[in-house]
Amino acid sequence: MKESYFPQEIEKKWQKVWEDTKAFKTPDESDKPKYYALSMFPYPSGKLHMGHVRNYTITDVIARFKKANGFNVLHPIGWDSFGLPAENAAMQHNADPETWTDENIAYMTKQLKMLGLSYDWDREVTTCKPDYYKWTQWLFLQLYKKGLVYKKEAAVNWCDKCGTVLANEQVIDGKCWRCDSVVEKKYLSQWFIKITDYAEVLLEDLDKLPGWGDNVKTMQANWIGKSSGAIFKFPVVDAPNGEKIEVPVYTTRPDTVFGITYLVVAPEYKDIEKLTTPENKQAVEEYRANARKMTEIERLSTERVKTGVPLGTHCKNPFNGEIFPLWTADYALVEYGTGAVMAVPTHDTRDFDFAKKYNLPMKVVIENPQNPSDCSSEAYIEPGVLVNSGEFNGMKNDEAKKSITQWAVDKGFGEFKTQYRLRDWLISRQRYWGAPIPVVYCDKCGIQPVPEEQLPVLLPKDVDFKVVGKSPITTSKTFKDTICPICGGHATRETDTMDTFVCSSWYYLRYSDAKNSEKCFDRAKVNHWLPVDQYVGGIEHAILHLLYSRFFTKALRDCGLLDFDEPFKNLLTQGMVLKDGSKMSKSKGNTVDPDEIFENYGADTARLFILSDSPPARDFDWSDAGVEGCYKFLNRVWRLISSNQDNIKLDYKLNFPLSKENDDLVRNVHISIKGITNDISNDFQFNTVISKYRELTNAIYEWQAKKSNLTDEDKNVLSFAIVSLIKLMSPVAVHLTEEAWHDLGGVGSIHEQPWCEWDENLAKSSSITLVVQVNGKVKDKIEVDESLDQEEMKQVALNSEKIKALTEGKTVVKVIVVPKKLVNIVVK
RNA sequence: GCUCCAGUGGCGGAAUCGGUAGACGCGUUGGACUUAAAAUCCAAUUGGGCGUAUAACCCAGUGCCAGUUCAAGUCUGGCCUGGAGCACCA
Repeated sequence: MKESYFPQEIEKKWQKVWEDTKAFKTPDESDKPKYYALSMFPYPSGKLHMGHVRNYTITDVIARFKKANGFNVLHPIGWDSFGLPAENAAMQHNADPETWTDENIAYMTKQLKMLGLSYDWDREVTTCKPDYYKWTQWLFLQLYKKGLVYKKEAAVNWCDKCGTVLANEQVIDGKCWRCDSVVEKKYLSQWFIKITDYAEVLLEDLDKLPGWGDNVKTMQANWIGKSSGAIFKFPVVDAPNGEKIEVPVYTTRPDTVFGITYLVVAPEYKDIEKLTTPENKQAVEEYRANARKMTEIERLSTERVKTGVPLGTHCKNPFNGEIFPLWTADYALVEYGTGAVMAVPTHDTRDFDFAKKYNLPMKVVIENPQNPSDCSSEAYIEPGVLVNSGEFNGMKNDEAKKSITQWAVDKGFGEFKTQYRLRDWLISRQRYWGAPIPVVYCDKCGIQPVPEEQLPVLLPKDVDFKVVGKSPITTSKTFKDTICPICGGHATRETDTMDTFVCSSWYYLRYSDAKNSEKCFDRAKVNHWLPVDQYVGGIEHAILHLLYSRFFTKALRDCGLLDFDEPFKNLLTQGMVLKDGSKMSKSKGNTVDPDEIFENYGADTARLFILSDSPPARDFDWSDAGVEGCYKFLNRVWRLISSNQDNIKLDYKLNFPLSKENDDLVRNVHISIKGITNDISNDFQFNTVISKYRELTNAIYEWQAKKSNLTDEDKNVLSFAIVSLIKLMSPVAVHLTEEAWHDLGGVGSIHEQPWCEWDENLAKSSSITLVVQVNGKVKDKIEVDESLDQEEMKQVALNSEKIKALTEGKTVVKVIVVPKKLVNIVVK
């Protein structure tokens, strides 16, 4: 072993050995229990960034720890490689998106290998390759057969810069999730996946996921947005032409129906024209035209004053016979509930604002105990007792919700209704670089799915990427025309491709059987490996990817393809990597290039540092000094091993009893093993794991400083300590420990060694510090033998000189003894 | 506005159950080694009483205010600040 630590040299050497020997290949068959550790797979953007380094290092350490603890570990990697950046690069450099993607994958693969990650490269998947997207298309067809895919004309989110529609989940604050452009509304016929069929079970099953953080679960629950209420139908009394129309309304406040003073329909409400009188027609038309023009941003602004216009018609309240006017206003949303709202200004803040502005009447129906008579200053939305509500007077409002709805059900104009905020998933994209939607349009037979045996529908090569205003795929001369699978006549192919989130919604399944060319995956294999035991990735996917994947798993279970219904048993959402307190970004110029770190310090330093400073779930502030510190520490460990090489034997034997100093070091090692094992097992607290590496290293150095000549016992103890340290550090400093293991004469790889075990009796110090408190404040600390019983501890404490001085002349009221820890003396 | 998370030295953070607050590191300061530097090693480092070395002691202290308890960073209630998510969702 060399005297100095040359990480670049040893890292290259071992990376080659691991690659040549396929050291991390995972067999499907094994006597060991399975463990599936997974990182969210990267988009091949060109280069790894520090967020990747953090993500993959965390998962890699988990995978290695589980492997050392006797599991058959699946730890795969792949590429989420469809998407717009490849197409943009193609446009700018006139390159083929595939070539651009392949080059990026090659470069990033090299970087991943330089990080020393323990992937089974034989299971690599790449979503843009036909051997993968064939199965994305096949799964689309299975969902189609199951009735979970449909096409409809709808108002959709349109990003002009990306030239494509977006799913609801991909609109953040009214802007595109990718490019931040303002999203517009367009009316288009598009493909949707019926995720709303699964709204209830996606919500309910969050309870089946104790291994997920509450933050992610509440975000998903909010997104699904379940509410319970009722639908009531209100008959229109004066519709033009004497038509008999009813307006159904969804409400979560059936208890306030006696307080309705007007009714609002959305500007886009389908029957709005039938509800408008000729006198009001012009004003209503103008209002609707205005609403259409407004951008998402304007519409969402909370500062906006509510506006609306009356339709001129009226409804009858079937609960009390009152007549009230109909209005249209854009605070009613056409896509939620029935698109119509019953307005109770006294008990809803929005209705209150609107009624104030337009001088509409108000009627109190729930009494505010603080202020029974007043309703003029603000809406009362707290619980209370019903008034002015006929036979329901005196009822508590939460009971009244049920009774009033039931009354309406009995009379035939109401029903109990559960409503969700979640919308169906729009998967059409007017882009080239995605999986083609496997559907054709026959002149005679209409929409026809492509037969499974014709898959994959390949992306055409003869396209013009510089085309503006339409998808490049439409410029192909060979793609569009085809024949109908039913009648054999002329048909045209769907030119939309699928949202890349479809590809990433099932990749974790494919790893179980990545090279299968006959099937999407083998049933036995997928059910063996899944669900993923530990999933690690960024919080930014809390809704998008994680919700879609949960849906896919449930839908495929219902298609009979899977035996489980949740894909990810445990989820770790890692924090962001920051520099100087803000997110690393090219525009801020505060990025750190992983290549430079590998070159200057080596991958082991990068791995150690990225885990050392913060717990995985928290944001991590990158500091150059911190990297330096980790590098110094690895040098310190290296020196400890290399300077002792002649004293260390792998077949050391400890003969008890040991001398006091040796006993202390042995205990220290056991304490470290226990602590490190527990810290990894409990929520992967790698920052404290690394503290403990340092503590143990310091303890060995301190022990050594007291020794001039080593006896046989000393050498055995030192060997035990150093070999344990190497094993404990092996999941993190993967190259250094491999080199050390090899140079000490170890057989095989350190990464094949079982994890260290500890002895509970030795994993504690030989004496304990008895803390003595007076009235709860620490006044003395006494080293005592741990065998003392409670009475003896009490006596030791009371006999302490310090305590005697403090308690003199006072009455001891009470003495509390915490075994092996503490005595608290309460005095007056 | 609603929901969730967080708040501990100069900084990152530590503290299974309520039981020694500040582990470990970064930074800073001083020292050793060296012609010098780097590297390495040693020491100090929450604030105040405290002013000169040393030793000791005392007081305060985990965002703020209350409470429970022999004992609160940890539990309860109310607030403040920051971050994230949702948002005219009836």
